[in-house]
Amino acid sequence: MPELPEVETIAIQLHVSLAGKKIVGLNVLNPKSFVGKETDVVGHKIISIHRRAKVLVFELSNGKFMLFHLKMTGQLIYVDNSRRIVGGHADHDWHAVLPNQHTRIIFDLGKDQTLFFNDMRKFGWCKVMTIAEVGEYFTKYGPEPLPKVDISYLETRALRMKSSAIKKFLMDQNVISGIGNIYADETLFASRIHPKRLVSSLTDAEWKCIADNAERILKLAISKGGTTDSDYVNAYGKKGGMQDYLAVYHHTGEPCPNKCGGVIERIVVGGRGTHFCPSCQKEPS
DNA sequence: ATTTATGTTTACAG
DNA sequence: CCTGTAAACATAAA
Repeated sequence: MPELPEVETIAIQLHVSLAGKKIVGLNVLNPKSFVGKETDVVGHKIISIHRRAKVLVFELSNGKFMLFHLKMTGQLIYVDNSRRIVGGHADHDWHAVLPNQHTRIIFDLGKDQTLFFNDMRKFGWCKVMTIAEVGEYFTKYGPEPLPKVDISYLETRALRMKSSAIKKFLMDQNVISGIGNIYADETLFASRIHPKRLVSSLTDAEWKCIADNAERILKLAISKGGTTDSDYVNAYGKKGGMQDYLAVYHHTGEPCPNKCGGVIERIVVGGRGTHFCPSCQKEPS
């Protein structure tokens, strides 16, 4: 589930395995998944990998950058003789034989080392950009939620989007980068704020609460490796740890973890499935 | 056998 | 400027 903590985890883990390695071959199985020229990447080393928003940024030795957006179902899987390091959407491809029917791009790193880009629904992409294009691309994104977003920035921004539901606002990448459906629900539950509350109705204290909880939950998720799994080829069942800490996401029908007596409900906000406790998170009047 | 939901973002209609 | 919907696509669950 690639939101900020998952993409961060993938970036850290792939950096360790891939930094310094040269791309010796490229095989694009789905042309729409790769935007760029083969000569942009083949023959060049991977200098570093980092994250911005929900995007992975590979810096190459020729001064170009390779950006990956995993969207809903993208995965990056590194395989060598002894290890398999994976990140992204959690499905059986994590342990399946590679390449398979969902493999869209294969990067040959030589010496039996391979990086696979798998993406079941083909929404994700890999694009080669110059430094100028990278800068341009990210200008549209809002600030990172780590470290904590400035409260007055949020309030100023909310002034222009008065009638936006707070959940939609939190997931808007132009406002803040990296928060998706899961962490928006979790942040609002921890803040005891109903996801449909209009941003114009939020108090200073509530904005502070949101920024604090977003920071705390995202940090926790990163420390748990998000929902990303990293292990050896044969080791099934070793999941990233954040699932165990989710209070409301995909907990529809279960009792509220605050033991308030409420039951977690699922509604739709901004077109997305939304989970909350109707007792802890009061409906806007 | 159909319909519905899915972690994301963009384009477009109103 | 704003908001809501569909669409890019495949699969599992209902």
